[in-house]
Amino acid sequence: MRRTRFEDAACPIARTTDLMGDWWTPMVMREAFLGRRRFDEFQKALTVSRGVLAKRLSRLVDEGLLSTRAYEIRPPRFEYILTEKGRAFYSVLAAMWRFGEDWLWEDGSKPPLQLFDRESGEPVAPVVVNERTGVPIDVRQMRLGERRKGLR
Amino acid sequence: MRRTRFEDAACPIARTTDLMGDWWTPMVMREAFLGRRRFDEFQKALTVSRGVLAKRLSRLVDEGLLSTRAYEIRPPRFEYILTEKGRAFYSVLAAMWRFGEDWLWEDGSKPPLQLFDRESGEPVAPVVVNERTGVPIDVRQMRLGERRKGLR
DNA sequence: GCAGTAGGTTCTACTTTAGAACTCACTTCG
DNA sequence: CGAAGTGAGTTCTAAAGTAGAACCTACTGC
Repeated sequence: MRRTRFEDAACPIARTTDLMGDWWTPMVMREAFLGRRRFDEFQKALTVSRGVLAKRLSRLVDEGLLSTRAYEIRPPRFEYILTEKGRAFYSVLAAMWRFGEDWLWEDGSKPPLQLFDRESGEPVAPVVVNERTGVPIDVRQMRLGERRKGLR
Repeated sequence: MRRTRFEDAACPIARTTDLMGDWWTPMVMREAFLGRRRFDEFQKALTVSRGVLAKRLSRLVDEGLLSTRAYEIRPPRFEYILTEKGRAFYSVLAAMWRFGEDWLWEDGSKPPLQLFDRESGEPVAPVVVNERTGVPIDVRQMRLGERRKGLR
């Protein structure tokens, strides 16, 4: 049967899952962040099937994370460029990066890659904090409730 | 064909994707964070098929995000409890929450639910920052490189 | 003793994914 | 100038994955 969709769920986690839950989608976004723009660049970097890649790219365009820009008229050729919404998605990947780095390399090893700040050259470790206080988020401190008006 | 696995990829994002990329998995974890522990609690909260739920729970146990605790011997009955690794995963969900809240509710509306700090009662907005500097992460500031030894 | 409950497992039908082959409109190479 | 190459897909088939319902097992409570 058709996979259950979460796009209209009341929960932001569910909606985000619906968007990124297609297999390969987070990797396509990762490559977009690394500067890939053309179909074959993505395809070679990911070794994903062309059929799946075409579907993923077109969904990401539909959802507004990527936009197309023609760089050639005949035959029509497009580049896939990150939109502002697409760039905002980076924070999700950064959180995934940190979790993977901390928990998915067993026996004390570390991934061969690392994030660096482009300006200072320093390594970057992403953390999820409470925007108001700057304190790292801990589940046990959280409660879910109905939205209250007038509070940001 | 079998879905391409990313569990051995060199990239932490890919490994995290492999873990959470099964349909329903992020929702199962969300419910775990909300305090669900028993099979039927999850099932009723999620209206997921029992077959899929059983698979997801057992994978999450295998991967060490959940652990089982017997609360009854005969017949054997288990609760699914978050491990430390499982709790760490919350930061990924928090980043997804924030992205969904900011970008997946069109026309200026907001989700009906909100996160609150359990102690202060204040609303919480998760942000992903650079741990070292506390500055929110911006893609354009990032570079990926080989890991350098001796730097944390 | 009989219905109900908790926690699964099994079954079938349908959807997604993977991988390869094919198309189309140029470009470049010999 | 014809032949091979390139970029960006589309189409095809087979194998996994997902959904929903039905079934099973071992109690519990009435």
